[in-house]
Amino acid sequence: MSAIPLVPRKRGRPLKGESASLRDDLILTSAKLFRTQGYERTTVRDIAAAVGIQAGSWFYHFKTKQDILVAVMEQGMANSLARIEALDVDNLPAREAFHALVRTHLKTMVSPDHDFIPVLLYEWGSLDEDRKVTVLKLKERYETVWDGVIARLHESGEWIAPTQIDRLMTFGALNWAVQWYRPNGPLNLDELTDNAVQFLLRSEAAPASVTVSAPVAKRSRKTKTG
Amino acid sequence: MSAIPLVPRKRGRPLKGESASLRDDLILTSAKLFRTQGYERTTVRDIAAAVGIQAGSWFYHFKTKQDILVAVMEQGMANSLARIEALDVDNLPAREAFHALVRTHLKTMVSPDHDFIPVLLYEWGSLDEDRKVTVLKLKERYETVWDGVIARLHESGEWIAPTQIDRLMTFGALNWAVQWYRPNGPLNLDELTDNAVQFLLRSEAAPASVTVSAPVAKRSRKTKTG
DNA sequence: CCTACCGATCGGTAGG
DNA sequence: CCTACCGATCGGTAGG
Repeated sequence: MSAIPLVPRKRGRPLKGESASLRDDLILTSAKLFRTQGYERTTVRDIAAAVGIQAGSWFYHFKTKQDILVAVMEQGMANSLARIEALDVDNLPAREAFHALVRTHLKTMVSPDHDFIPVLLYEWGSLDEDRKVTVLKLKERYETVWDGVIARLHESGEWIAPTQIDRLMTFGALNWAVQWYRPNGPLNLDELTDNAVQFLLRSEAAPASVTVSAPVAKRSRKTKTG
Repeated sequence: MSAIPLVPRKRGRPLKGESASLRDDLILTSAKLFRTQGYERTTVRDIAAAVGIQAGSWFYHFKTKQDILVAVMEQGMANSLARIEALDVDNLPAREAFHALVRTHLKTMVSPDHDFIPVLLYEWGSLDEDRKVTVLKLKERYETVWDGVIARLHESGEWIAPTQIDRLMTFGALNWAVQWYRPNGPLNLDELTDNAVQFLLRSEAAPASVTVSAPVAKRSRKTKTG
């Protein structure tokens, strides 16, 4: 109401440990809101409120709503890329390399607090055309890593005749997990990974600790056409 | 301006052959707009204009914007279900049955003028919770058909140890095609189907007419992390 | 199915 | 980072 602007912002959601910059906080919060509500349904006021500032103040940090959407996507993609490049996949046997890629990919997608990539995947259409370029470059580097490992799997005979379409299908299978996987459900990340790898590679070796198996239940929990 | 309501509506986009009811036209047009622009970015005015009526008149046919969204999803799911049940999958050998399912699934998703399922898949979050129920019931019937065929593939030894997760991954791989497949691109529907089936079943038999192969190109055309 | 219109919301700005 | 506020848009309604 009255003007007492010197009070430091009190956010509803304090960051654990080092409190990041407000800017980082805004990006993180936006990612979460964009994921759960969608970009269009999330208002600048929502973000501001969630972070504990006034709506008008928001525009001090970002010029437009699109700016924070790119920020989310870029940061998400940059982090994923960094994580996957850190695997140093070239020094692993093809199959282990693939397993590591799948695990990392699923992890960045599916963990709570990792809202960036889901936003990237499902709000891509909300991003203005000219802003897509930067993100696309990062994506290409990301895909290159996968292509390399798949090529090696092909050489070792573990992936018969991979086509361009195979990688697309692979990503599809994995990305879909966003729709149905629940972090606190019956499957943990490692089990999910084992299942995915087995599905994608159709190896003889059955995944280690899968209790969920059974020859296809009549129905699983409610999910989207999946 | 003045009240001359007897003039039949002149739409910008005439339907070919039998002109369907305005209501059907509205649903069809909404589906297309929802797919290309997203639900939230599509205004009631957009739909009205595309169909050649006034914004206010729109509400004569549908009470709320949500009403037309469910209509799109229900009709899409009902049609898909009908198509897939028409395959009479029980009277086909497991593998052929699976092939038919995949083809039909891809077709309803990927053909131009089949915007319903993409809307269902990618605007699910925009649908009010209480409206989801009807659509979910249709989905379950749809999934049951798949489960049956997968179970038979398991029996015939063509699908090793299918888990609940396998069907989810399968749908993921197929549904992702919405993101990258272009009807007028290098792959036609049959080639796409062959590729998908081979990917999903990892058979010895290579798909018939795949020119796109080659041991994983360094990059395909620009797509989303896929 | 049209006209006229409203109430609310929303992205964004000015000025401090 | 706040206050105050605007211009536009949007879903929806009234009344015919």
